[in-house]
Amino acid sequence: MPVARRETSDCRVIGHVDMDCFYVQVEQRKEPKLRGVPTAVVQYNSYKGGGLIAVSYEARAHGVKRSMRGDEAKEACPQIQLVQVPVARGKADLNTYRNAGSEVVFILSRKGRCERASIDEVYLDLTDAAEAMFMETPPESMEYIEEEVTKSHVVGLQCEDGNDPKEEVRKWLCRSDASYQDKLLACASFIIADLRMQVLKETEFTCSAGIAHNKMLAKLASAMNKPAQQTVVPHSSVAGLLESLPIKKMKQLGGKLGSSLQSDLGVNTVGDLLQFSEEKLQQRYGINTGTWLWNIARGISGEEVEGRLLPKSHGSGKTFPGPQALKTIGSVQHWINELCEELSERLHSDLEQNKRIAHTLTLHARAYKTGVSNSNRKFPSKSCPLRYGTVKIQEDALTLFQAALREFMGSYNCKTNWSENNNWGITSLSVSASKIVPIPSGMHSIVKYFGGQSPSGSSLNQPLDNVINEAVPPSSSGTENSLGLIPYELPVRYPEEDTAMKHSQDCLDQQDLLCNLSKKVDGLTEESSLMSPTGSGDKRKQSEQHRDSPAKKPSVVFNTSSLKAIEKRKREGKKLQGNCSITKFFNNYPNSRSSLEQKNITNAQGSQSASGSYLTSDRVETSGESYHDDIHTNIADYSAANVPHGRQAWSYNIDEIDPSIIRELPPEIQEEFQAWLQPQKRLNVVKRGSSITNYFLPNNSR
DNA sequence: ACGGATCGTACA
DNA sequence: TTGTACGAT
Repeated sequence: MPVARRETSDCRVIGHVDMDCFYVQVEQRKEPKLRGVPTAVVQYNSYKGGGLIAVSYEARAHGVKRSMRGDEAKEACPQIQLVQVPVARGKADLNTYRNAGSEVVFILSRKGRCERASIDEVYLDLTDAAEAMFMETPPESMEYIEEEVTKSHVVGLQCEDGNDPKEEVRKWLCRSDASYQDKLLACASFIIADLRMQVLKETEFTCSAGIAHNKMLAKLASAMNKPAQQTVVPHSSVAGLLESLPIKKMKQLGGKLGSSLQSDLGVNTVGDLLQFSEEKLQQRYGINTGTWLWNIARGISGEEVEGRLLPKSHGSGKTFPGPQALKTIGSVQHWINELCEELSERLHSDLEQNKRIAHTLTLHARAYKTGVSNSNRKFPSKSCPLRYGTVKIQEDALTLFQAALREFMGSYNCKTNWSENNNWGITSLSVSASKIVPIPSGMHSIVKYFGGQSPSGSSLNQPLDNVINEAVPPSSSGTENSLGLIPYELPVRYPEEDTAMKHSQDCLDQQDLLCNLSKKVDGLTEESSLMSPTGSGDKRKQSEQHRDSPAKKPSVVFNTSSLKAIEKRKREGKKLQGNCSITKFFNNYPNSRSSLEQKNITNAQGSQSASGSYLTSDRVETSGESYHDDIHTNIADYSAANVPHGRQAWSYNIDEIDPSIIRELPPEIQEEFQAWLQPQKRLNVVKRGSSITNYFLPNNSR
């Protein structure tokens, strides 16, 4: 439960942006024939036509709802188009939607602090931007107003019969006698409308938005007029809005707490909450939740927009309902391997693109037990330090599973053949990686070096598997890393280290080891630099790079495929500049394929083949008020600094490198090093080719 | 046979 | 810190 901070003033301007039926839009962009027709996205076709996870507004008009089965949807709307979620490794693969979400966040982060709330939702703190606009061009002084803004909705604004609602909205936005706070909200409405246009032009996605003086109200507002519209909540309208709002509509109150308020306190609307004293609510729901409830009843919410563009954890999971339940260790191991492979791939992408390392691996499962008395006991979740490398993650996850299963079965009769006996069944499995922290900037070169290769599974990534590798899962054999290397003194200093890496010793050890090996490996490349056209001429020191960018200037690195898609659409968008209405936008897109649409298909395929992530070097810097954290800022600045291609130059003497390090590696790893170096170069060359070359790159999916 | 796959937070 | 419960989409 979020804790409202009383000391925070409500003189802020917050926006909430919500993509409209996002997965559907992603599929419609890929297949423009689906535009304008009832469409839904389903996963798992086999059972009753699969489960719907996104429904277009045309389909909603026919009564189709999320959580329906594909068959039901067909029943309600026979002409509905059902698109399947991509499948990889026998499970749903949401990567295309994640990447599409990144495109949007990238654009929205231009105008202020930006928090990625979910794959398709973003909060923006527009206070500064709105104040700046007010100083420069206050709304009452504006002579021309873009049409899109006039289609905003203003909560509580009365529109008498016969009046043009657009004109009423324009008058409200430009009212000279409005309060300062409402004028800021008006400014933010202009800014958000502009951002939404940018999103549309550069991604072809529509979204809805809410503008208010805190997150809670902005979120509420963004859902009030969908799709492709925006809603602003003036200060004077807050009480009236909340008074009749059903309590369950409020974020965080859609579940048991909301039900309890209804049944135990007779609270049906947010307004009903006003009768209760803060003490009463605290006594009933605890100190924090009580205060939080008291505040939201008054439209008060002190939650800050966090300034975080990346997810805090990655997970991969699958359910095995009913008959599909897993009953042998072998089948469990198979699925754990699949899930871990996906997770590992995403961890490598995160490392390469965002310079972050995850530190905890967790395994969750659901299970049933037959026959025995306490048959519906919870299957415990287990976690351990995360070691990078697909195989390591797979092994550790299996170990975690076995520990949990032992606990689940009880320690008594598990002595015999507990593993292969049929009195248990696993109905869901998931693995996740959390505690993801940025790595010190001094480490970036090794990431760049290792990061450019294809992800999990292949032997190509084995070197990295063993580089970041110190922590040991429960009941594992030893504490030495698999290379048998002893970390020694770091060649460079990391000022951020104290703050960023003080969680646990194993973090530091990982950094040491990573640096240690990277140094050696770099020596190897240096010797074989004939093959490396990417040898960096950029010998600037870190301090010089920092001088280039202000300390508080945040920058973010995005995945290459997303960026390419954005840049491409941006160019195309220039041709459409004259059209400033979101609802009119798609009138430029006939149902048959235009040349633009054809390009989009190309883009989509390019993205897919690039998702394997051997395209590493194209990075883009974006700025705005973002990270509140110095470490983030430093890291981001560094990673976005001018490093055109290939690895970063090293700041220490090559002669100091001990060449014997390679011989210390296990023989098979040595071989993999060599095997790995070759395709690395080849891919880098291909990467710089045209998009046509890209088009023919081998697909990375299995 | 549960809307599934993922995320996030508060709390013990 | 780990593990659980809950909530959202």
